Amino acid sequence: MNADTGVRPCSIARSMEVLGQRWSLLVLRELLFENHRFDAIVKATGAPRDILATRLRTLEANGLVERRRYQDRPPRFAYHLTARGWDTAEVLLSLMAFGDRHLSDERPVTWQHGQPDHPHPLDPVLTCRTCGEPATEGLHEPTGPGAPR
Amino acid sequence: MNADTGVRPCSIARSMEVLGQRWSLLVLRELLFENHRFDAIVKATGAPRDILATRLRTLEANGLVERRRYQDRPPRFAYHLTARGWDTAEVLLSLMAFGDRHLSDERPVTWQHGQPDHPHPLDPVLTCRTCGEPATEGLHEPTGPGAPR
DNA sequence: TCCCATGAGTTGGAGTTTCCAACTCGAACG
DNA sequence: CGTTCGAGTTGGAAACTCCAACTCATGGGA
Repeated sequence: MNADTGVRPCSIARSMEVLGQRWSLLVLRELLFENHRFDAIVKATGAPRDILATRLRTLEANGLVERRRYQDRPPRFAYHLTARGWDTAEVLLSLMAFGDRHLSDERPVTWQHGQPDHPHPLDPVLTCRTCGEPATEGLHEPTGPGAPR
Repeated sequence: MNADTGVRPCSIARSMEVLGQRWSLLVLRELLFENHRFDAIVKATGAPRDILATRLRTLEANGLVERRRYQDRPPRFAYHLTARGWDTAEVLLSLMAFGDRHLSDERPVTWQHGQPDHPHPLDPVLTCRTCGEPATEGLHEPTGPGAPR
């Protein structure tokens, strides 16, 4: 706990400060889909143009997104994921898997996975790198400064 | 794409409607930490009491959370995760892993994983259930109604 | 008996964000 | 000359969030 406020110090809360504003994760989804242009992102997400502009600035300031000039006159820009931005893919795929399991009858998007010549549909599960078992099975009370009690 | 609006039909977007409001994921984190009481959740998250009340109603309406009367006079209630609510653990752990990797020097919470008598620290990675490889390596253009282009 | 504490909220009003439609700016196209 | 493209800005209204204070029922202590 945070000594004076009682608020738990937490990586989830820190992530949410960057990713938790409205439209941020859908913007990252579009960039993952190789949709790099402002207008295309507006169309595919439905985000208001002004909000999208400020979200892209925030994502850039946090090093998740890079703004690249792809043409000089008139100046035109496109947005690309940085390595850190790519690293949000796990979060996005987990959200997708949750939505697929509980919020949708059909599966609107199926990612392909594996060698380019032998792809199969991606079926994402969070596992433990140490033992290889699913993370949510055999999960116990955490320890550390942000832990309960 | 959604025929008339151009907005992509998407499980990520659907998940965000339920999980994406401010404080929702931190509330689920507390319930995962076995923090079931209203006042305790207020303290640990820092959420305003009125917002917490409406978030709990929304989570309950979406079947992620169950409101249980644990005392009759005066009536007192506690909140518990449903099976569907537990299923957000992958999203929370992915967010935690992202925050640990990029937003924090130390690791404020370490979950324990495995058999209760032989636990080890959980190190979460999203993998493909089909081939066992990390989901973000060898990820290709998706297919389906919500896919790009 | 009176006063305070506990726990799960609700209320009113101020402050902050988000939304929306319309506008800009420079260059190319017809 | 008028239109289109693409990446934004702008102003004002609507919605959401925050905060402090209040409620309501009961139990405990002086």
